[in-house]
Order: sequence, then structure tokens, then C-alpha cells
Amino acid sequence: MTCQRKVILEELRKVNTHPSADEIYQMVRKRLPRISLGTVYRNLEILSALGEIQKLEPGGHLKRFDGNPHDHYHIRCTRCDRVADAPLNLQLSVEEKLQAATDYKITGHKLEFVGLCPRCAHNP
Amino acid sequence: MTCQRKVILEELRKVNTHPSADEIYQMVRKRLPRISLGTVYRNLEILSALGEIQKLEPGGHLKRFDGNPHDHYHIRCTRCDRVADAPLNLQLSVEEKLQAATDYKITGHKLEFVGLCPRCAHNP
DNA sequence: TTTGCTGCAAATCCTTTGCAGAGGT
DNA sequence: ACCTCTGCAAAGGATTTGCAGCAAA
Repeated sequence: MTCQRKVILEELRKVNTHPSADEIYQMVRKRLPRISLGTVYRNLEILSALGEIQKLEPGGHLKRFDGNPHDHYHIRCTRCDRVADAPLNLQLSVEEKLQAATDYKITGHKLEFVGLCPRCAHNP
Repeated sequence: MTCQRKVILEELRKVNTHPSADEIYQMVRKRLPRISLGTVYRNLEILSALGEIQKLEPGGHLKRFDGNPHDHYHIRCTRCDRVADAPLNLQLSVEEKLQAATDYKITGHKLEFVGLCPRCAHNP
């Protein structure tokens, strides 16, 4: 656990904005001005392999990261592309239902809601 | 509806393999050897805007396309990265549940299962 | 003639990687 | 000394875009 890795984890844990790698780079750079973007990518990969964070691959183009490693759902605003946590309990029963209907070995599921965030819904 | 667009749509409708843009390019090239990859990308974008096809953005890296424009779920093999349709009815109730719990204006949801396809589950 | 579409090539964006040096054990 | 990690820069892959020519209305 190097200093860079620790700072990346701390900064990511602080926010619930599901930042992209580049946004994390900007956040971390305030504390470690000489860190490189490559190091940020490498450590995000390692931290998510360790289960300390989650790598999200929402619709849209770029990956985002979540300091909360526990399974939960997300909602993405189709207007501003921001991602937030969706306050809905895990629906594990869908895995059972699908398992009964297919020859796949189901190991998980990802549920992403799309919609308009409150801010975008109110601005024209 | 140019010839190129028609052929792309026909080829995509023929298969249920959810090919990537490049795979579609390879399929179409057998019938239109001089078509360009740029044209394939442009027409996939247009066809999905028209609602004739779907653009999928599964976990993993590249986009995939589905000749079936109707809402349905998918399952992705974590070993070979192939995508198949998931035989499970739409769960519209989750949108209602979440709508009641959030200020977002929910407009849809995407559910992706992950697991091992029968082929990968049986090979070591 | 106007409009939209094409093929080609270059550009762009995000992400990964090679390498030499630094740091810690 | 050894191993892992870093910063930097370059490479990589997928996708988009600029442009001049073509085709149909």
C-alpha cells in the first residue's frame, strides 16, 4: 500500500460521485501534484482486484469507479451522464429465475437505471 | 435507406450473436467489399436512433449491437465475453419501486447477467 | 442544384504498457 | 540486492470526424 494508492483510495471513499479515472486523477493531484495518470489507472485496477473499490462500466463511454465495494445498483442521468446510487435492495431472485431457465452458470447481475436526475429534470 | 444501410440491417437481423461494430463490418464486407468501417459505425448509430436496432454497452470494453430492437435482457460470459439473450421477462416493477424512493425521473433500466456460458462452463 | 451519404484517412478519446529510475524491506 | 512501484512517454484499440466525390431527389 504505497502513498499514492492510499491517497487514491481515500479520495474515492470521500465522494459518492462515481468519478472517472481522469476525475480521480484531478482529485488526487491536489495532494500529490507529481502523480501520473498511468499510476492512477494502475492503482484503480489493483484496488478493484483487491475488492476495496468497484469498477463500474455504465452505459455511455467511460469507466467510473465507486469507493463502495458492496453490491448495489446505480442510476445514470441520460442528460448529464452523472451516476448515483439507486436506493433499491438487491433483487437476488432474478438470478434464481434466470438460472432455472438457462444453461448458463449465473454468477451475478448488474442493474442500471436510466433517467433524469433532479437537477436535469427541472432545467429545460 | 441506402444499400449499405439495408445490408447492415439485414445482416444484423440474421444473427443473434450481438456482434461488435468490427464483426458487423466483416459480415457486411462479404456482400459489399468496398464498404468502410466508418460507414458501418455511422449506420449503426442511425439505425439505433431510428429504433431499428439496439446499441448495447455491456460490461467489458466494446459496444455490441442487437438486431432485435425490443427491450430484453442479456447475459454475458465472463470467460469468452460473448453476449446472449437472457430468457427472463421484463421486471418493470423495479422501476416503480425505485421511482417511489428517489427524485430521479426514471425512464428505463438495463439488466445484465454475468456468468459462464454452457461451452465455457464445461471446458477447463 | 441541393441534400445526404459514401470511402478514405486522419484525428480523438480513453486506457494500457515499456522502460529506467526510485523506494522500501 | 531484490522486488515492487512510480513518472513519463509512447503505443494501443475503439470510435468519431473532416473532406471531397457520388448519387438520388
